[in-house]
Amino acid sequence: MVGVSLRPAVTMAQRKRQLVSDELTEAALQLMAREGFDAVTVDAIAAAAGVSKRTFFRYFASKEDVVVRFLADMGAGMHAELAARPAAEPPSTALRHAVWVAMAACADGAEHSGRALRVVQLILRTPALRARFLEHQAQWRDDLAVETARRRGLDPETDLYPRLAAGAALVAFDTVLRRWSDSDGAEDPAALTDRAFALLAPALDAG
Amino acid sequence: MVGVSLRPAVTMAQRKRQLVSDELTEAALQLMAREGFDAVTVDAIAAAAGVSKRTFFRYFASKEDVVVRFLADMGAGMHAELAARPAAEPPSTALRHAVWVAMAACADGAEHSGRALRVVQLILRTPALRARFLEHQAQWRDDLAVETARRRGLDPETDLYPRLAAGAALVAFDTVLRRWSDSDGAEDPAALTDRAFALLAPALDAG
DNA sequence: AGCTTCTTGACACCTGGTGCCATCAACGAC
DNA sequence: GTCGTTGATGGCACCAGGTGTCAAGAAGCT
Repeated sequence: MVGVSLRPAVTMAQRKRQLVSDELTEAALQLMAREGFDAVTVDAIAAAAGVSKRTFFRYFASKEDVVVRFLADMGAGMHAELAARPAAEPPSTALRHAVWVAMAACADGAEHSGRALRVVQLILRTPALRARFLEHQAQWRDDLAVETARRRGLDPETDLYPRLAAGAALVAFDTVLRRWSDSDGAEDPAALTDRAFALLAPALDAG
Repeated sequence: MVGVSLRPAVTMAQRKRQLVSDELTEAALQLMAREGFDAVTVDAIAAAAGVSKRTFFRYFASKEDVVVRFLADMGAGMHAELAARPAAEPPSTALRHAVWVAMAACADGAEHSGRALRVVQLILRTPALRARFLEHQAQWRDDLAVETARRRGLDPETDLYPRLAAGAALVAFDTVLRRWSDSDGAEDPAALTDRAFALLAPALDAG
């Protein structure tokens, strides 16, 4: 065994923090998968993780948050991918790649654990969680809209195109995600995404 | 004045029920417009309407409900309009008319009172209300999707088109509504709706 | 008048969520 | 090794949304 560094990059407290966060998440997902989101109280989650209710809320802003955290990065990933696509690329292609970043995050996580699939199904089937998910989507849409406007040199305040294009892309994402969830992961996300964007392309690339 | 019928179509209790509901709604909107959604407690609304908190929850399922009720009919209206459009009409036209039913409900209410506009602005600017609004939209999307599938003779379980088309129509609705709200009702909803559907038509009518 | 039905207010209760404070372990300086 | 600081924790009181229950009262019917 090699020795640990004298001045560890991550301190003891930071590692413990990560540990507690993981245990809380694990406990929450396990309980919710078994009894449903509403039937599981925060007290029960905290107890299962061996901490107090008060501590739970120091890690997660709400009971929904512990589930919806999984989606946090997807928005940033999509936005970054869109910004990185070549400017000459047609909008339908650029947006398809952006959406695929988010879908791939789900599909990859599902490959080796099925965890992502279960989380997505939990979200889509629980009204409170679906509402949070839709709020995230609305935010992503704003972000994709400003980026699309920038790419096309349009003014998002006067042109309808940026918001419509971003919205259409997220409708594709939502539709594909739902199909993937309803089929228990059987359908191929990549193929579904391609089909969805093929249908939307005439509008995205017009003008 | 003509006499009232001996066996009134609406009983005393029913009229009082409507009265209490109206007073609750009025009190809620007035307080929320002044102090914001979160700052107004259900107790305060009930007190302003002269009833108890318990009674409030006998009329509305939640604090959000008292505001979002305004949107309840729009979904049914859109669905009915879509079902009533001639079968030969291109999808973009049929969906545009369906969406216009919902937009018109907002625009008309705004003409003579400005009430609809204020409610829409309150909804779009309050996260909790916007989430509920998005949930309604998700439901409308399901309804429009099955109706679109029926019109085109498609299977909503295998074809992506119905859900994508319905989603695109609602993206148009959402975009127009937001523009209308952000401009304080200055922009013409009808013109915006036409522009939005003109952009989406190439995808909606393809194939 | 007497009976039924609907509505209401009051009360207790559960749960999500926050502010506050005392406590204890980890870390650094001497 | 000791001391002070920092950060995480737990417990507690508290607020607000929401529900079950029950007794009381008004409206309507016979």
